[in-house]
Formats: sequence, structure tokens, C-alpha cells
Amino acid sequence: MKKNVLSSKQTAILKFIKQFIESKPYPPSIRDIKNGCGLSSTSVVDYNLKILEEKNYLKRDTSVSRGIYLEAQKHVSSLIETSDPDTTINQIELDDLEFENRGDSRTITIPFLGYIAAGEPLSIPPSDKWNSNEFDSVEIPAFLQKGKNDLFALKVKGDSMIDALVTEGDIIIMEQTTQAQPGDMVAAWLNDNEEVTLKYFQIKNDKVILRPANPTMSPIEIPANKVSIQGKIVGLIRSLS
Amino acid sequence: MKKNVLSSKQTAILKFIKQFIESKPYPPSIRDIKNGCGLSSTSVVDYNLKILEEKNYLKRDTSVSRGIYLEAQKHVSSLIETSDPDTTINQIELDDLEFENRGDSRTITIPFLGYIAAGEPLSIPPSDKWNSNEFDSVEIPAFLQKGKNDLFALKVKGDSMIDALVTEGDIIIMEQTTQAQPGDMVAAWLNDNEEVTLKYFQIKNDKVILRPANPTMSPIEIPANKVSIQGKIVGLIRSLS
DNA sequence: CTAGAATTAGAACATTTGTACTGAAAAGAG
DNA sequence: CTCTTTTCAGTACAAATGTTCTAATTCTAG
Repeated sequence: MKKNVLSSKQTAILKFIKQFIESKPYPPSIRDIKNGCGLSSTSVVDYNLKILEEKNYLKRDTSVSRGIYLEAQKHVSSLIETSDPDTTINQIELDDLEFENRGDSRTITIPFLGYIAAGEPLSIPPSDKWNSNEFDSVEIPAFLQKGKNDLFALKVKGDSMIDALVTEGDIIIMEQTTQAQPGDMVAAWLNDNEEVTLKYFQIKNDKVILRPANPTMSPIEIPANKVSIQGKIVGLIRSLS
Repeated sequence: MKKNVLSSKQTAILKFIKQFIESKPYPPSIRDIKNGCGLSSTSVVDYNLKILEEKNYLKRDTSVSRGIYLEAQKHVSSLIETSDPDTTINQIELDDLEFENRGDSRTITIPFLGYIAAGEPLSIPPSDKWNSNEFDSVEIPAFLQKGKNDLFALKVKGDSMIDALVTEGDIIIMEQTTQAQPGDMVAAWLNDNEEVTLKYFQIKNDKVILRPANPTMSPIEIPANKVSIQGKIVGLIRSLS
């Protein structure tokens, strides 16, 4: 039986990683963590990193040096069940920050945070940094907002999401959230396939059903702990020509 | 004497680094850059990185793998924009520069003229009446316009255009025209089937080829006199949730 | 206490990654 | 053209970094 609580060493590692990433433009190496946390061996770091990865506190790109990063999302299963307070250490604090409505109420400006592609995990910076001018921004019609907060935009790379009626170059508008209601279209990370997919979200018993927008294609059914919700899709803008 | 302009290779490297950092949670390695920019040797990357560092386009932490980061994002993009226009940058699209319109981003208002459905012909009022109060209007991001005139919006009814990656409720932005260039996505009226369809337009001999946006579906080939072009699709807005 | 599990320590090893060196090719300058 | 400077290609090597292994140690349920 696996413990559901993190050891003090593991929380220390998580905190160190978070702090490191915030203060430097690259992630820490194993030995950075070893020294930063006063650990005795790289193998201890590796050992604990594997546990943290298993519990979805962070992800690692294998065969990429410094390929370590924090998941900005919570586990679906921990949301459906009662969420464990110990599992909130690396959660990103979400200020309820509103975007400025410059005069015209029919338009809002949201940050453009990067790209979404099949094989690559989404790495969404903490929302309290969205207003810094590191990021580009996109103007979108206000009717897409519908009272949502923490909206951001991503550009789609590749045709892997074509069964969601989404194609190369589309700009998708997402709401950052780890919770989804049945019927929402979500961006979901599939642990096994290691990919992001856009599907309609439903729950059946303790399983998650992901249904493509294209009704001619079949839904997939996955155990809740194999999926993590990255956000809700609230809209899409496509520029042809 | 050192040139004050960046070579095409150097702008490509800069652009790649920017894109890489935006899409991944760690900076690129020398070899990532080499492959991403189609360069032949790590030494070429190193050579150019040194120049870029010298000119203050980026910084490097020595003795740290992937210890590379851009000095100032704004600086970079503005210089890429003004660098040699005849230098083509391979492998990397510069089109995400279109998002760097912060400060002076705009929207435009276009008339909402009604619905588009498979079985019904489009009845578009003459454009000099669009500004009258009979019509609703929609605010759209200015970057969808791209110099087009006579834009209007229609709402999609039914799922008949799903092979164009368009579904019920989508708002499509069209330019009124009866002419189309090969490669345009058009709204075409098919005389025989008596329906409107959205397809990519091409010409082969005296026949018209209409190609679905979904690459897994087959194009159709029709004599030119059986088709009439109703307009070009310049964009699409989808509101989920 | 005791057996099994979890954790740690240390080291060796494998891979990734940065850097240096050579000579060749290309580009300019006169 | 010749000479110089810049840029490139290929390779080799060294440093940084990730991974694995074994045995010791600590922890924990019973």
C-alpha cells in the first residue's frame, strides 16, 4: 500500500524546485537539488523524484538534462474524491485577477501563453505572471468570456486534434482550471499516451469518458488517475486566408 | 569590422530559442538548436551563439547544460522584424509575431447576416445595407481581417460542415466575393446537390476541386459551371461552454 | 522482536551536452 | 586576381548530468 503523504524530504525537494525555477531561467539538475536540499546522494534525489512523478507532482522528460518541471494541475482523481491537503504543496496560487477591459466592453485581452501539440505537455505559467509583458496578448470578442476567469490563449500545432474539430494554427481560448463539469470540453493530459487531447468530459462510475467533438468518432474511457485536466476550452478562433 | 546586422542563421536561432522556450519548460540544448534550425554542426551553433551573446541578444550560464536564455523578449522580436527582409528563415514560422500587437490591439465590427446551413442557399443582402440597423453585429479580433473588405458573419446550423472542421453554432467570418484564388477556403453552392459547402478551392483544367479541411476525407471534383462561389472564409469563432 | 518494506549511501556507469580544434569553404576587400 | 576575414563542417574530447546497482540502514506492521 502506497502512502498518500509526502515525506519531508519530498516536500523540501518540491519547494526547492519551485524556488529554483522561479529564480532561474532553467530547471535544476539532479545535483542542484542534491546540494540545494543538503542530500547525500544523487540516487536519493532520483528515488524521490520518481515517487513525486508517480504521484503527479511533477514531470520529467527522460533523456533531457534538466528536463524536470512542476505540474500546474491537480489530479482528476483527487478532485473527484476528497482532495488531500497534503497534495496542495505545488499548487499554483491563483489570484482572482481580472483582465483589463480597455473601454470597449465587447472585447477582452488575454495572454497568449504558447503552443499546444499532441506530444508535448502544457506548461502554463502561474497566472499571477500573465500580466507581465513577457507574454504576447490576444484580443478576443467579449462574448467568448461568459463570466470565466483566468482565460488564456494557445496556438495549435499539428493536426492531432482534428477529431475535436481543431486544426493547425487555430487559437484556442482556455480557462485555467483543474475541475471540469460533465459536458465541458477540456484539455486533458493522458498519462499513458503522454499527450494532450481535447475532448468532451464525462464521468461514469469512477471512470472518465472523453468524447470527441466529431460525433462519428468513438469516445474513450479511462481510469480517473490516468487523466489530468489542464483546463476548459471556452472558445476557438481560426484565421484562414 | 563587425557587421551590425544578424545573419539569417542567427535570426533563425533566436527565433527557434524563443519558440522552444515558449513551448517547453526548459531551454534548448545546442543540439536541439542544431536540429531545429537544420544546421550541420554543433560548432556552428556555438559559433553563432557566441556572436549573439556578444551582441547581447541572449545570455548563457557557462558550465550549466541548457543554460541559455533570452535577454529581452521585446528586443528580440523587434530586431527580427527589422532584419534583412530577403533572408528567408527556414524551418521556423515567424507568424506568431502577429500576436505582438499589445498596446494597440483592435477589433472590428462586422454585420451578422444570418445563418448558413446545408440545404439552404445563402441570401446575402447588398453590402451597402449592412450598416443599417436591421442587422446585428459581431465584434471580431482585427487580426482576422488581414486587409479584407466586405466581411460579414454567419452562424452555422447543423453538423453538415463537419468535414470542414466546422460545427453547429460556429460563427464563420466571410468575405463577400464571387472570385476565389486556389487555396482559399470558400463557401460554394453546388447546383446539383442544392447545398452550400465549405471547402478549400482549387482548379484543375476546367474543373473545380473542393477539398475538405479534414485531410482524411476525399476531395470532390466538379465542372466549373455547377458551382458558384459565395464568398471566402477568412475566419471562424467558436464559443464553447 | 522480526520480517518485510522503504529509504539511504556510495559508487560506477551511460548518456547528454558544451567546448575546442582542425581545416575547408565562402565571402569581402583591395 | 590575392589576401584576409568570416563562416562552416566534422570530429574529438571533457564536463555535466541522469541512471543503475548493491549493500547498508531505517522504518513499520504484526
